[in-house]
Amino acid sequence: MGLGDRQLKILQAIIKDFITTAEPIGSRTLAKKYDLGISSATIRNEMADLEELGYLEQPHTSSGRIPSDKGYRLYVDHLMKNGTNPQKQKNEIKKKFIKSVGEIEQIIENTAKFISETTKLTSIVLSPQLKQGKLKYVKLVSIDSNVILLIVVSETGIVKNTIIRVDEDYTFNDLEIISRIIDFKLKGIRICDITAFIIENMYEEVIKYSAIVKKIFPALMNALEEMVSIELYLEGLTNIFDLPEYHNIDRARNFMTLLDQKEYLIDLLLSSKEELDITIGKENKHLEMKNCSLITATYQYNGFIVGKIGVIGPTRMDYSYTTSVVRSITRTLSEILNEDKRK
Amino acid sequence: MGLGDRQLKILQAIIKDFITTAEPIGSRTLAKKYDLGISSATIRNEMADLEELGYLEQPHTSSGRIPSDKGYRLYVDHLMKNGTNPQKQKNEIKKKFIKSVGEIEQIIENTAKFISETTKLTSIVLSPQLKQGKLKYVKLVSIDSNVILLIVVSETGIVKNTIIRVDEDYTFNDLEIISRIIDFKLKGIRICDITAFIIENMYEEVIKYSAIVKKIFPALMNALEEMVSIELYLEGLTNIFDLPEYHNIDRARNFMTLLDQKEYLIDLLLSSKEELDITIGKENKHLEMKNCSLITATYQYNGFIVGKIGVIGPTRMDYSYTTSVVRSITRTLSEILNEDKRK
DNA sequence: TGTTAGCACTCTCTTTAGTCGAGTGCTAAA
DNA sequence: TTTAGCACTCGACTAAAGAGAGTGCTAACA
Repeated sequence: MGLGDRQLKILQAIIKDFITTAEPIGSRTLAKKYDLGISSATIRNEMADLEELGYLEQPHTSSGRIPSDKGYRLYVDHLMKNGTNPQKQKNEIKKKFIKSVGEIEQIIENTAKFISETTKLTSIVLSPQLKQGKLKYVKLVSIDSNVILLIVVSETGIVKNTIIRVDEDYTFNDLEIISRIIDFKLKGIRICDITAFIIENMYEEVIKYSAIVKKIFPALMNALEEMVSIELYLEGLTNIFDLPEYHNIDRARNFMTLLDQKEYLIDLLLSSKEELDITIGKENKHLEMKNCSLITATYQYNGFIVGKIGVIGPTRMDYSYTTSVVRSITRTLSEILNEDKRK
Repeated sequence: MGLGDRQLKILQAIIKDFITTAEPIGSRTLAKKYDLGISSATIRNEMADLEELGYLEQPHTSSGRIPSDKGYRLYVDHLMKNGTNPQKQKNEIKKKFIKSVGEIEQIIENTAKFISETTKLTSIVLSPQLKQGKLKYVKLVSIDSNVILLIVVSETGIVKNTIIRVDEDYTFNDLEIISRIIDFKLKGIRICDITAFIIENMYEEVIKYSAIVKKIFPALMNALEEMVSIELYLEGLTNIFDLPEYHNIDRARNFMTLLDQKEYLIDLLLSSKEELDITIGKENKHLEMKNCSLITATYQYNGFIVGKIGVIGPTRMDYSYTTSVVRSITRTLSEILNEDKRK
């Protein structure tokens, strides 16, 4: 490497300028705008060097320079000062959350909204992955003679219930016994470890009480499956219209169409295991993401790693500010979720 | 009125053409394309008359004509043949639905997806309004010494539950008694009729058993409130990018921003009580909707009127096809929801 | 009298050419 | 090593010209 001090300063100035203007910048304007103490000609020479080294790009001969992905990478890894995130904002974040009483879903949705509002970008939040969580409680409740309610509760406090309609006769006592057996057998097992095998095993044991288990077991499987399924909250999609890079219809369309694919987004967020990860432009695998950057972070729920937060924006995004927001939000979110637990 | 037969034919041809091409059409092309048996000059004269009567518009002198809102209205009310909706499609619809086992939310979401896919427009589906529904069942279940689960079930089979964390001591017996009293008092009452008054009344009666009711009652209120809240499913937003009228960024942005406002959409759909309602262009109250048309329909759940379906597209949409799709979907949806009940 | 052919005219859209301006690379002087 | 100067480049903008689709009006025709 060995970029000179002056080159770094120039690179930084270019990035800073491009982040706000989205326009290529030339040596003369750079010299005028930023007090670098050197003439435009010198800057010109340095710029040529920086381009040769791959930190800058030139959209066409005789236009200004813009930062390359490599340039952003250098900036993010070494040049960027960690954005100051005043206490003020943190309090505001909390307040915002506190509004949503109880429900985790609400908290997560609000988190996504808050991120997209403060960063003016598109945010994605993945609900906690409960695969690792243990089952806490299973219960069957008779609603009336042909409706049974199945309740499944995870250790982390997620509740799933299913209405089961049955034609078969059953007694309250049968139901209670079945309920207890299932609860006893599954309690404390990690949800991802509850295989069809375990359930089938139980089936044998329980079928003698009543034929309704034929309806109950599929419902149970279903409830467990839903329990570990990941919910995705996407907010601030329309924010991209404010960015000059999306004034082109096709770009906007591609972006939106891409973000419409839930599975893709889940995959995208889960592929990084880091606590905070920045993927810049072409570092992204997917073609449509080549001119986007993605910041992902991991939040904790109940001690073990679980949820994901992501922000998608143009490579030209304000990395310093955005990462500081993301970092602060994950911290606050983890705090709130664990507080909630302790209560 | 008194539009001649020939004028109606011309109007119909223009509308038909404009629906597919989105381009103003002139007398010559109209004469060539559609075998009307009259010359372009005659068409020209008739077009001038139709314009004077307000059924056509001319974007600029010396361009072709396009239908006006009034023209569409005439078309929708009198000219449009009810689109044939082959049995084939109906079966396909059903199949699509049947995939989603059980959960009403799933069925509704799939409905929205299906509509937007078949019409290539943006669809909105409102979940059933449960205000009119009666409460069927309330139960408190002890999960562990400081966690209680509150379950509320409506007659229509919607379940809401809330985890309540308590520090106060309580016995299983207390909990059971409280649970029974609440259930007894509220069972059979329409959810919208359960006022704070009723609940407070009950509070007095129940507080003697344990202090935990202080936590239970707010949770109950909350659960009831959530129960009657309307969910909204929006699908096919990105479809508008395929429409030439939204190749203009600002239009696309306005459209998306408008549809981002849940409250507005709910209001929009609920403001029509008809079984099937078509609102064309300027008939819409909201400025941003002046160049859109909206088709809304009502579906039934459990006998009484409850849910809403909507399709939003440009005034140039294929009314015949779209209404037939919407009509058929509402019918199928009502059927499925009631079948589900009977099971 | 309604219908049609013909024609001059209108207006948008596209293409072409010309100009402007921001920027570059290179050379030579400080 | 830095800087001033200069010729050159290339996209963006503007103006003019031409094409194409359409109109309204007039006059002829069945």
